[in-house]
Amino acid sequence: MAVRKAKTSVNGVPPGRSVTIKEVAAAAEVSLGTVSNVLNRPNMVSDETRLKVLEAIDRLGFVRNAGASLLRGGRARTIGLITLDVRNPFFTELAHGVEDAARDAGYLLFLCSSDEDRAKEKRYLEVLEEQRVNGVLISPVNERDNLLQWLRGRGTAVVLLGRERRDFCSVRVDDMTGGELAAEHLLDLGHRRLAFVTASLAIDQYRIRLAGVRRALARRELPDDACEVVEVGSLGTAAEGRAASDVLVADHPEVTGVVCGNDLLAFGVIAGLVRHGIRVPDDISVVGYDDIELAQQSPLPLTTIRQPTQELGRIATNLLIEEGQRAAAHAHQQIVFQPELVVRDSTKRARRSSTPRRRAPQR
Amino acid sequence: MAVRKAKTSVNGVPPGRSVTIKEVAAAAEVSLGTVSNVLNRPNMVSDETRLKVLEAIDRLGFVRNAGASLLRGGRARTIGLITLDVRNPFFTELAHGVEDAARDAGYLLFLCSSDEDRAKEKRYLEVLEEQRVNGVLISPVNERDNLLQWLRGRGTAVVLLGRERRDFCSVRVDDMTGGELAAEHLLDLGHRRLAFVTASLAIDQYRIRLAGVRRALARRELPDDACEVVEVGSLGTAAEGRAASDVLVADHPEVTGVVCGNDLLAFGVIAGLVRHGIRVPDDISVVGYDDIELAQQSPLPLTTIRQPTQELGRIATNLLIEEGQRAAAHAHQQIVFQPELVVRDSTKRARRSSTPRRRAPQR
DNA sequence: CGCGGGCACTGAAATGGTTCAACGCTGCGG
DNA sequence: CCGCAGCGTTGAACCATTTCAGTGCCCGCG
Repeated sequence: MAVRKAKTSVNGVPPGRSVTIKEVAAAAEVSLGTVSNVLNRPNMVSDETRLKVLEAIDRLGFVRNAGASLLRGGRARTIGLITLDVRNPFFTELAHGVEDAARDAGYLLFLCSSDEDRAKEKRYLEVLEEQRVNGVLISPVNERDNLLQWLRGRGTAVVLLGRERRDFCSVRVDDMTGGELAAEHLLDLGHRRLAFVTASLAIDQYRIRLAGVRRALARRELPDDACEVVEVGSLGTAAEGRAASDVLVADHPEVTGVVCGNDLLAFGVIAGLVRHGIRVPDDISVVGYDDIELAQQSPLPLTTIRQPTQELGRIATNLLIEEGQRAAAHAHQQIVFQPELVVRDSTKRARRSSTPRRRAPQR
Repeated sequence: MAVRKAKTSVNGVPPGRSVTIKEVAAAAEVSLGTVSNVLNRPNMVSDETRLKVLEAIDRLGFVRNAGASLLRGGRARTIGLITLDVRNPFFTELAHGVEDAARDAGYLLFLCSSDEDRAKEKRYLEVLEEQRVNGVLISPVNERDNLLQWLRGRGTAVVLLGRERRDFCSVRVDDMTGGELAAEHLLDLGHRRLAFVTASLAIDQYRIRLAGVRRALARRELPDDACEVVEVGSLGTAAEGRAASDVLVADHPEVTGVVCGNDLLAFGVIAGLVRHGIRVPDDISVVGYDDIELAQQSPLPLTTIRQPTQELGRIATNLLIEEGQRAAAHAHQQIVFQPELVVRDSTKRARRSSTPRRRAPQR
């Protein structure tokens, strides 16, 4: 009958156990230590021996067991990335930079998503520590958490993403300035009644962006309440932006300029406004934040605040790896990137101050 | 004296070496084996002893070394995900499903991006094998690759994403039907000259979607060249879609209906057409593929083909874990999801319903 | 009172690779 | 002819955990 020997490999190696360094040593007629040297310090071995060993490795199909190496040596060549939400394009772009830099340095990346849940975050930190990762890149749910110190106390490097803390390395973008740029742009265009659409203000990034908006208002001697705050959901998705548009239409008809906490929210807001019969940018101007790829290639190209997200991931990763290597003699760095206003088609000069917006509900 | 004990943890544990199971055993006045039992088979230990051990673990800050467990036991509780491009929202959504299912099952996820480069893919497979991952979820650059068999021959479970192969588990969406649905929708609306905008046709997904489009044409007895093929770049980004719009405008002015290989391409195409002064959907209708979140919440909501992407990731992960557990007695499954047409605002009835059908000029 | 069986616990062996002190060989200078 | 340095190689010790055959103990039964 058709009883397949499903798990016999091509070379006839039995499935359960894999080839060990010892077997390679026997096959190449050298000692254990020499094989290890070929693997780890190849130029300490004579050419002849090295070739013999490499040939044996190839022939037997030997693959080093990372767990065993880790056991003696110290740390695995892995790093963990803990994001708040994998689906957010910001983190995707970031993850891409991280993955890139990690691969170049020969590290493997654990992807984790805390979904802004402190318990999940804690669990992930524990499991990553079990794996003895070299380091952890994290956007902490709460940056004041002493879990991070615990982790570093155990010899795991830690780099903060988007948060800052004097006793840690961190890489972030100046959100205050970002918020300010966005608001200033709208004010320059003559808008006087603004709104800030944001995901949970419990998240620092959004809170600081809002503070930036207010700084721009203050600079023009406008009161804080010249800008309504619409806080929706917690993750900052397009669907939440859509919901925010309903609030804007219902409660704040006087608003003509909207700053959004991120680009997804902005797209959602625009889609929602359009469906309410409000034209963007003619009736309302909308500014996003992040400059995700689609911001540029959208039917309505988005005015937004650009941050070098991928670069940020790459730098953070290199910082992490460096911290892991230097260990003791390592000075913590706080790297701050400057954001940049990118003007596209979703913003426009205000028509006339205080022209009441007409409401033309549609479907 | 100001000598900082920089790396001494809160509990006074020295930094270099971490607490071992042996030290826990000593502190709790039990044997090694008992501690191990508390960790792995808690109900085999008396309540009294268990509490004593747990207390010691807590007090000393013990964290199990996964590498050492792996050494003796077998496989680590990790899986690898190899995507073609982390930035593509399709894979992001997929990764979210995977991460979710993996976490629920207590697995950690390695994120890898092959960027459609076979060498990178190979390197990743090797490194994942070094880590002795339980299994690998992969969108292979070339599904006929025998690297996959090599991997499984070594006892690593493998599940294919978006590709199918009889001797492997796979989870995919019926791309043929998807392409067909998209084209049929345009044909139903009276469009007679179509274009298919795609990333590299070397990638099965796109090739099959195109085949679906042609099947729809055939069903109406239209020739294959009623649909122009515009192949751009390789990843399928919005910027590439933008480039495709230039080709459409310059070389194929007769086209009124466009099917895109994915939603990003579609957004790029639309943005490009708009910039050329062509109105969507009035002059040209555009259909996307994937139904990413923004497809719905865009200024111009996109007609597209929906696939249950996150679900797909979740199912694939469960399948993988199951394969890893059953090992020998495991029947490979090919799971196929059906795509679904979602009509929104980027498509519209062709203006002149009786468009003169130019019968097949030359290619 | 003796015996068997079950339970909780013990500790040595095993896992696969790295490290390092020691060893043998060669060539060179004194 | 000896001593010595340097290179390539060796193999035992070590890493942290799991596993498993065994130990001691208690209890119930004959």
